[in-house]
Amino acid sequence: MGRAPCCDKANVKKGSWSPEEDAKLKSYIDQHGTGGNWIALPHKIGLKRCGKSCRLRWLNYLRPNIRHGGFSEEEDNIIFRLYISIGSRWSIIASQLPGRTDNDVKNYWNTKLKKKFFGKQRKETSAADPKQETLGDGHGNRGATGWPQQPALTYPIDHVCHGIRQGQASMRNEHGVRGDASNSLAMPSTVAQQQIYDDDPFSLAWSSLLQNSGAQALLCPTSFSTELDEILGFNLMKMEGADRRLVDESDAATKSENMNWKEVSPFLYPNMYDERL
DNA sequence: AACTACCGCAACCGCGATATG
DNA sequence: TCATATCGCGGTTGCGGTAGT
Repeated sequence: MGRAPCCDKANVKKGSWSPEEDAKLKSYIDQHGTGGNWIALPHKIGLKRCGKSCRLRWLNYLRPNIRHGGFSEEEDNIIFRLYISIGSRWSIIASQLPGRTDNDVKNYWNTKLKKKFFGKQRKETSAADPKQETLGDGHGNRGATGWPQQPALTYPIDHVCHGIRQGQASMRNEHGVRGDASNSLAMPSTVAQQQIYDDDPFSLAWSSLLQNSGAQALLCPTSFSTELDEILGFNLMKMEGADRRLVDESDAATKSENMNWKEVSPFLYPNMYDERL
């Protein structure tokens, strides 16, 4: 037997939200909160919307202090590093960016950051090497085979993996309980981050890479567009599979959608944790 | 000017995790 | 302990706007 639908789909409005619907929802939540039950909420306020839809609208658009667009270089950097470290855990990544939603970060990554870091290279690639064209899926993505070696990434991967191990060890030691974004620690200052870059060859390399419009040349010697996962042959999930101990002993890393800064920072600034070996 | 392709974003969908009775 | 309800997440889709032809 299949799962029961969360709402009566035949009697629910779909598609874009009208200003009136937004006003109703916002006004009600401002006055009463969500009441801890999104499913019941639309009925209470007379909205012909699914509870899930209301929740999404609130979280991604109506909630106070939401910022749309205008991602800074620093935010790009954080997103990039976290993506490499933990993969597409958008809620975790977004939790480190005040005012950003997971949906925003996800869209931003898919539409802009990927291109920024790896370029829109399909045409260039096929021009450079027509054979490469046959390896993709038609959307600029690579198949599993035929990916050239990425010597420039060897150190960063090792470094990040090490950072994750350290981070998870730290989680295991300090965060036996589920994380909570509301307890997130303050982000390091820009000055502190710069200090990290200054001291760490890995950070320096990435810092310059991120600022370098020719980054794709470094990452992709043959200028071929791809998903990060495919480039690295790596993401946290896969890594966890390779070393189950890490997962078993630090469930927080796999379950928590609200990792705090202390938990995430090892992924962003691994060298800070090297000292604690 | 008309058509097409592409892009960015908002919203939807399905499923696993968690809470509750 | 189990069944059910709800939450929250990541992936995907669809629409409107814009650029290119």
